[in-house]
Amino acid sequence: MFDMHTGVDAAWDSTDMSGTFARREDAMPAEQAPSHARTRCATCMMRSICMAASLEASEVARLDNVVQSWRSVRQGERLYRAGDPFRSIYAVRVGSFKTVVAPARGKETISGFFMAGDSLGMDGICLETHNCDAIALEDSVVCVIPFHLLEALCREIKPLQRQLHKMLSAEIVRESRQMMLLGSTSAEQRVAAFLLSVSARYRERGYSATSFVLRMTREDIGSFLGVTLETVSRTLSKFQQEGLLTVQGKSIELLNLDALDAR
Amino acid sequence: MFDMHTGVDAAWDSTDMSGTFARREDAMPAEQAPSHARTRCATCMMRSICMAASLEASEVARLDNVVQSWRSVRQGERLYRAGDPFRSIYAVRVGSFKTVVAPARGKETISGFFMAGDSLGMDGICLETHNCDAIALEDSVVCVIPFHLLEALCREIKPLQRQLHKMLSAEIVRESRQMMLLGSTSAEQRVAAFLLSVSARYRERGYSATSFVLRMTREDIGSFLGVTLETVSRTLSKFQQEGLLTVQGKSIELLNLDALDAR
DNA sequence: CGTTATTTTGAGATCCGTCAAGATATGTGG
DNA sequence: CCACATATCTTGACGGATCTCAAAATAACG
Repeated sequence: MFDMHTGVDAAWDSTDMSGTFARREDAMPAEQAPSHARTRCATCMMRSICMAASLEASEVARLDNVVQSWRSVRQGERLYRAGDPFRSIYAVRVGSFKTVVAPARGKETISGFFMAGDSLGMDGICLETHNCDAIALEDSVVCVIPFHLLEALCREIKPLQRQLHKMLSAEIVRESRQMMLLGSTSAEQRVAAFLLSVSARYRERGYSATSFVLRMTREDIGSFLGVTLETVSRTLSKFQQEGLLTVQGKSIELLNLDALDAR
Repeated sequence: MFDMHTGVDAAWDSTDMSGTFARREDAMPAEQAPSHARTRCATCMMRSICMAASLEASEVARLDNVVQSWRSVRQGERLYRAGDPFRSIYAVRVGSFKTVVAPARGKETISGFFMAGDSLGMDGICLETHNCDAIALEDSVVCVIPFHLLEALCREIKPLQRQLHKMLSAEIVRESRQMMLLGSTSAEQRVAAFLLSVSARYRERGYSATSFVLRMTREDIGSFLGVTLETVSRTLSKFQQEGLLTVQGKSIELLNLDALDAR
């Protein structure tokens, strides 16, 4: 059965970092670095769905100069917290995250899940302060993209500007879909939609769309979907009884995507 | 009691359009136009919460060249529809709108309400196609902002670029809040939060925060909040019985903001 | 291997949706 | 300006989907 760690390791090995997480400029001066080390975005497997999408090689190289560091975040640790000053956005290179919003009153809520290739932190731009916690669901690595540098480059490279705007807009559309899900569907429909969404995102990344491991708990899923963890569990059991899928703890095998979609 | 039309007319009268809705460049050549007509953003009452926020006078003037037309939309008419090609974003100058998302299956949902000073259509950037309908809740006027021109100007004016990014990010945060509301609060809390949100937006615009007219139906509110129109109605009645507010059809008077917030 | 976190499943309670009817508001044409 | 038609809103009664509480089973982890 597919394990997300496989994908993680593959992505990792595609780089030239050889197991070193933190990347320091002084350890790799431009003069000495081999050319493929100067085009790290160019060798990244997530290139096609990341910031570098639709850029030409020379432009990717300039973007590389902006992405000056990586950061590794261990499972359960926070990439940033609500209230932290906003300085950078982050592209998930390896692993996955959840974002948690804690309102003044009321219980905290999962506002999103992010896997390799997704971008995090764009909520911080408007108030120059992050407004949620980003927590690693497994040991992860992100590209750190200082926002003022990215903005400067966007003023020079039109396709990059367009790409940033599309990413921001895509986040708006994604959340608007989630709002609709939360506002007008049954628990069964929410769980089905969630599984299909995860499935589609694995497919986009070249992994199996029918067989995967969920990195988050039932409680996380419930919080994200606006139902209780018991309802998530019961719904998965029901889907299994109906032959729509096989569930074994966090391992999921989807047996009938169309039937799930029909919910 | 406060009537939104009062505000509408005030905003309208602050312009030099003298009742002419459609604005045509040929009717007002730069040479003949008085200087205050060349700085239409500069005289707009919504300037401080719109695209022009934090710009200097000379920059506002350049933005004005991008905002080449207005468009009037009668109550119930659509500013754009889901599937329309995306070309412009819109700033509400007069009136108000709702946006409606119609999923492949399932019933359509109100995804947002927009009043004077708010911007619409940013959801269209990512797929270059609008993904919802924008419907006028009353006779309204919007500034049409061709997006490719705005992008070009953002590459030249750093504060404008920053402002656009903040607006996009603010939309993300707004929707993320709405997701939390839909996912983890009771019907009462949703209605209370909705009223407080409307109240705050009127206050921002210089109107009464405690006395206003809702431009949308109970059904619209219910759809936006993920509850039925009956639940909205019952909740308003209950709040009235408890002395938190007075409700007379669409006219609302909030009597105890703190108690509403405590829900 | 023991401890803790997570998941499953059940039973009862409740919030809210559904259906229905009447009341009020809005708009239209004479 | 009135009368009618239509849209919107209010209120009630009932049922059901989902929550809450509880306990046992399974998995994760040091």
